[in-house]
Amino acid sequence: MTMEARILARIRKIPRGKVSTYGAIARAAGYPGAARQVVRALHRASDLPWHRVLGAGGEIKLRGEHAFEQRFRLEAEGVTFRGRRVNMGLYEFKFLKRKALRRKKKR
DNA sequence: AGGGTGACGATCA
DNA sequence: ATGATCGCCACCC
Repeated sequence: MTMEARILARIRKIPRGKVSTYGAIARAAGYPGAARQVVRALHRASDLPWHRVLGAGGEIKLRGEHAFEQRFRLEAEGVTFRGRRVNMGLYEFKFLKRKALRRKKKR
Protein backbone atom coordinates (compact mmCIF):
# COMPACT_ATOMS: atom_id res chain seq x y z
CA MET A 1 0.00 0.00 0.00
CA THR A 2 1.33 3.41 -0.86
CA MET A 3 1.81 6.27 1.52
CA GLU A 4 -0.89 8.21 -0.25
CA ALA A 5 -3.37 5.34 0.04
CA ARG A 6 -2.79 5.06 3.78
CA ILE A 7 -3.26 8.76 4.22
CA LEU A 8 -6.45 8.84 2.18
CA ALA A 9 -7.81 5.89 4.12
CA ARG A 10 -7.42 7.89 7.33
CA ILE A 11 -9.08 10.96 5.94
CA ARG A 12 -12.08 8.92 4.91
CA LYS A 13 -12.42 7.71 8.50
CA ILE A 14 -13.22 11.13 9.88
CA PRO A 15 -16.94 11.04 10.66
CA ARG A 16 -19.43 13.74 9.91
CA GLY A 17 -19.35 16.49 12.51
CA LYS A 18 -15.76 15.72 13.47
CA VAL A 19 -12.42 17.07 12.27
CA SER A 20 -8.72 16.25 12.29
CA THR A 21 -5.45 17.94 11.35
CA TYR A 22 -2.80 17.42 8.69
CA GLY A 23 -0.28 16.42 11.31
CA ALA A 24 -2.58 14.06 13.18
CA ILE A 25 -3.59 12.31 9.98
CA ALA A 26 0.03 11.85 8.99
CA ARG A 27 0.82 10.33 12.38
CA ALA A 28 -2.23 8.10 12.33
CA ALA A 29 -1.22 6.86 8.90
CA GLY A 30 2.21 5.95 10.22
CA TYR A 31 4.17 8.91 8.89
CA PRO A 32 4.88 11.36 11.68
CA GLY A 33 6.12 14.66 10.31
CA ALA A 34 4.58 14.16 6.89
CA ALA A 35 1.82 16.75 7.21
CA ARG A 36 2.70 18.12 3.79
CA GLN A 37 2.07 14.77 2.22
CA VAL A 38 -1.45 14.92 3.58
CA VAL A 39 -1.91 18.14 1.66
CA ARG A 40 -0.59 16.48 -1.45
CA ALA A 41 -3.00 13.58 -1.09
CA LEU A 42 -5.91 15.97 -0.65
CA HIS A 43 -4.98 17.70 -3.87
CA ARG A 44 -4.75 14.56 -5.93
CA ALA A 45 -7.81 12.69 -4.78
CA SER A 46 -11.47 13.60 -4.99
CA ASP A 47 -14.62 12.55 -3.16
CA LEU A 48 -13.03 13.17 0.19
CA PRO A 49 -14.33 14.86 3.31
CA TRP A 50 -11.60 17.46 2.72
CA HIS A 51 -13.35 20.12 4.77
CA ARG A 52 -12.79 18.05 7.93
CA VAL A 53 -9.03 18.51 7.69
CA LEU A 54 -7.60 21.52 9.52
CA GLY A 55 -4.25 22.90 10.55
CA ALA A 56 -2.83 22.45 14.05
CA GLY A 57 -5.01 24.04 16.69
CA GLY A 58 -8.12 23.74 14.55
CA GLU A 59 -7.24 26.56 12.20
CA ILE A 60 -8.43 26.70 8.61
CA LYS A 61 -5.41 26.92 6.36
CA LEU A 62 -7.13 27.62 3.08
CA ARG A 63 -7.23 31.12 1.62
CA GLY A 64 -10.01 33.27 0.31
CA GLU A 65 -13.24 31.74 -0.90
CA HIS A 66 -12.03 28.24 -0.19
CA ALA A 67 -11.62 29.09 3.47
CA PHE A 68 -15.19 30.31 3.62
CA GLU A 69 -16.41 27.21 1.84
CA GLN A 70 -14.69 24.98 4.37
CA ARG A 71 -16.07 26.84 7.34
CA PHE A 72 -19.51 26.81 5.81
CA ARG A 73 -19.42 23.05 5.32
CA LEU A 74 -18.20 22.41 8.83
CA GLU A 75 -20.83 24.57 10.43
CA ALA A 76 -23.39 22.75 8.34
CA GLU A 77 -22.26 19.57 10.11
CA GLY A 78 -22.62 21.19 13.48
CA VAL A 79 -18.97 22.05 14.10
CA THR A 80 -18.64 25.36 15.93
CA PHE A 81 -15.83 27.88 15.88
CA ARG A 82 -14.22 29.97 18.55
CA GLY A 83 -12.85 32.91 16.66
CA ARG A 84 -10.98 31.58 13.65
CA ARG A 85 -10.66 28.07 14.91
CA VAL A 86 -12.80 25.13 15.79
CA ASN A 87 -13.07 23.92 19.32
CA MET A 88 -10.82 20.90 18.98
CA GLY A 89 -11.60 19.70 22.45
CA LEU A 90 -15.11 18.95 21.31
CA TYR A 91 -14.74 18.08 17.66
CA GLU A 92 -11.37 16.48 17.06
CA PHE A 93 -11.68 12.90 15.88
CA LYS A 94 -9.22 10.61 17.66
CA PHE A 95 -7.48 8.01 15.53
CA LEU A 96 -5.87 5.02 17.15
CA LYS A 97 -2.19 5.75 16.83
CA ARG A 98 -0.07 3.53 14.69
CA LYS A 99 3.59 2.78 14.84
CA ALA A 100 5.70 4.76 12.41
CA LEU A 101 6.35 2.88 9.21
CA ARG A 102 9.85 2.35 8.01
CA ARG A 103 10.72 4.70 5.23
CA LYS A 104 12.83 3.59 2.33
CA LYS A 105 16.47 3.61 3.14
CA LYS A 106 18.53 6.28 1.46
CA ARG A 107 21.49 5.54 -0.62
C1' DA B 1 22.95 16.51 -7.51
C1' DG B 2 20.60 21.03 -6.68
C1' DG B 3 16.78 24.02 -6.16
C1' DG B 4 11.85 24.96 -5.61
C1' DT B 5 7.06 23.83 -3.87
C1' DG B 6 3.12 23.16 -0.57
C1' DA B 7 -4.32 23.63 2.43
C1' DC B 8 2.26 21.97 7.63
C1' DG B 9 4.11 22.64 12.53
C1' DA B 10 6.72 24.28 16.61
C1' DT B 11 9.01 28.14 18.45
C1' DC B 12 10.29 32.90 19.35
C1' DA B 13 10.41 38.00 18.94
C1' DA C 1 -2.30 37.63 17.86
C1' DT C 2 1.06 38.01 13.95
C1' DG C 3 4.99 37.41 11.16
C1' DA C 4 9.60 35.32 10.59
C1' DT C 5 12.43 31.27 10.83
C1' DC C 6 13.59 26.83 10.60
C1' DG C 7 12.71 21.89 10.30
C1' DC C 8 10.19 18.53 7.75
C1' DC C 9 8.98 15.37 3.53
C1' DA C 10 7.90 13.52 -1.06
C1' DC C 11 7.93 15.27 -5.63
C1' DC C 12 9.00 17.58 -9.76
C1' DC C 13 11.81 19.66 -12.79
